[in-house]
Amino acid sequence: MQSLLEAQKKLLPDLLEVMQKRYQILHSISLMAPIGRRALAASLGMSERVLRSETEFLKGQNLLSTDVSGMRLTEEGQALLHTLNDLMREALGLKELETALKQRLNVARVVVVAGDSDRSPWVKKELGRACVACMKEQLRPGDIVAVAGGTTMAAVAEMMTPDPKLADVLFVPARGGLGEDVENQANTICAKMAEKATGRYRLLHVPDQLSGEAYASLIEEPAVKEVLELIQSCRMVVHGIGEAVTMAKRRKTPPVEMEKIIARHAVAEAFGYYFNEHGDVVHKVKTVGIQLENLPHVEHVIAVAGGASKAKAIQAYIKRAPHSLLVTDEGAAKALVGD
Amino acid sequence: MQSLLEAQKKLLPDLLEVMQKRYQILHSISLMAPIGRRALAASLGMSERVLRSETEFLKGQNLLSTDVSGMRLTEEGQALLHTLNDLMREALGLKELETALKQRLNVARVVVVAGDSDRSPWVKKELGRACVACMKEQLRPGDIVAVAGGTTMAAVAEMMTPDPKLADVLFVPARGGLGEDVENQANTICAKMAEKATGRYRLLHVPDQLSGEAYASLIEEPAVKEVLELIQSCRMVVHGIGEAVTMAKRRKTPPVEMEKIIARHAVAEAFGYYFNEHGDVVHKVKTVGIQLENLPHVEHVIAVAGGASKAKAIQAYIKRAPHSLLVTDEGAAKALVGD
DNA sequence: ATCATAGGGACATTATACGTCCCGGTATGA
DNA sequence: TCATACCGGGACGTATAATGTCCCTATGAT
Repeated sequence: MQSLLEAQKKLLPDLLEVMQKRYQILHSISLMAPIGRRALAASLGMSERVLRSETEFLKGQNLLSTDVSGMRLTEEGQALLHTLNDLMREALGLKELETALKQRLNVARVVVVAGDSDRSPWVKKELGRACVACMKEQLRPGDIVAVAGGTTMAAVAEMMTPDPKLADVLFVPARGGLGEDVENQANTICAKMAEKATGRYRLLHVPDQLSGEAYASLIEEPAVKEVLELIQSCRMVVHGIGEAVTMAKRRKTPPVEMEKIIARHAVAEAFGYYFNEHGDVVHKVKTVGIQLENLPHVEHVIAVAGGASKAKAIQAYIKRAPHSLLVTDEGAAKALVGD
Repeated sequence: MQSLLEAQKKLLPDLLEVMQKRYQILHSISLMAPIGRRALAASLGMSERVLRSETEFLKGQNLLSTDVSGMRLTEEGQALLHTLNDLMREALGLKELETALKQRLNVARVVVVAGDSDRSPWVKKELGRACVACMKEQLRPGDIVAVAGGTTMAAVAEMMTPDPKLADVLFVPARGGLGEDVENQANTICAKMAEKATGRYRLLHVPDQLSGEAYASLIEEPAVKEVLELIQSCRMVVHGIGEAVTMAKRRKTPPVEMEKIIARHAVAEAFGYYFNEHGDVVHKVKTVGIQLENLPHVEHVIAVAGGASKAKAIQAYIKRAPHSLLVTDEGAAKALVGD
């Protein structure tokens, strides 16, 4: 199979391009269905007319159907997408990117999905889908999964689906509040992910701001303490990676801390920790749950982040977590191997 | 891999066509290099302009190079062609056809080449090439090969090339004259094949029409007798298969015999024998050389025939020669497994 | 010297792809 | 209930690419 694609690349690169284009269209439709021509064309960055030609063709091939609400894949289309998944990843050079990144970042494993989250919003969904696939690959029934917050993690939760391998898996938030809006909080995402997986979940009900005494007494509360112990015994942590300043702003970080973050040249953020470009911790939000020191003792750590704009953040953070599995996208990956 | 190709064909229905076209071009160039556009276009049966577009493309891919003497493959092109050889056979389903035909016809071995001799003239060359490859596979230095006549056998002779395995091989005509034009006579083809292989040959100089006494005295001629003994001791017979009526007409068969052939529903012809659809001999041209009864005692028998129009003839004849190796083409093979 | 054959340039003629504009139908929400 | 936004699809003139046709010069064999 490998030689088939290699041979085809040499013999008919022009046709392979067309193939990739059509695959991408099917792929996008499967993620955004039902969707109309114009919206899809804008999303894929191609002219409406060429998209129309292609969708008419694909319709003729019985790969997608149209109705008044828009286009969606037929069963045949879904099946095709599935069989071509691996081939297209190779055709797009994603596998090459994965091995290149793995060496470059010195990280345990890398998964790269097509596209750039910065430019195409649906790529985040694809990141989510890939992350979910990785989770299912590594989880066993009865495991505990600690889930962090952020927009990317929200996409992961959104793409979660039930699976026999996830039977009896317990989802918990990785850490307490970090100042996020409710839709990006670990609690919310944890609950959503569990619901989508038809799994169980436990939440951490703690306020964002914690004085020293309140902290001490809160973690002794039975309801909190039990969850914290569950978190400590988790077999997997899944979290996003953000740009330090962007994250700090989104979380309405107090000016004094903000200055600290900027002064110490923080570039990356993950579950409340801020890192400079060397991967040193320059600031941390004090809260309960998983701490950076705990990570090496967790069996599976999955970091999810995409978009060329996050390349520097990924590079910085991953130095601290070499045994992670990194799920990223083409945009970030190319930026990372490029310089 | 078959499922991958099926999937690709869904997205790109004419993928295989283009692939085959370019493969054919590379293939032909490798055989005829150095060769010019016009000659190649004529040989492939495509217009000069489209061939030009394709070769310009292939040149851009660094698969072939041009100079004043014509086009030839680059090393990269050679390598690609080599990997494509097997790939194309599988992609076109030829391997499947071979196993299907082998079962269906109950014959020792089947080789199927791409295309249909009836529709594309170059396919006969391919048949020839495949046949030559089979011959080289089975012959040992010093062997004697008996060669029959016909247009297909002429193509085999045309495609013969020297080879260490053919060292000291002696080529002889399988039978005496059958009424063919000179270019299709066993003698001519035998000589040509030997020349192409830089091997030795002996011919049978006997007239087509033979009365009883002449026959008896001729086979006692030392020059003739010696060749006849060589023929009897051959280790390989290579022959074509024809449609009975077509062959009879081409050989200007006397009306009385013609009627006999038609009346007895002959459908197949091979080295002067005519068979009905059950494989029974309904007529034979009386001449010297290999007889049908000798065939089972010959170690290697190769029958070469292609084109959908010859399907019935192949099916009928092969019943009489189950231990043959059949070299045929896609057109005939599909017709044979189809009904 | 001649002739056949080589690759490549030039250009008119298609066939195809594409941009653009429009229409009627159907959800959705004010 | 009506305005609105989005849906697929028809229509048509215009780019763009593929192809047929003809010609040129260089080179090697005879």
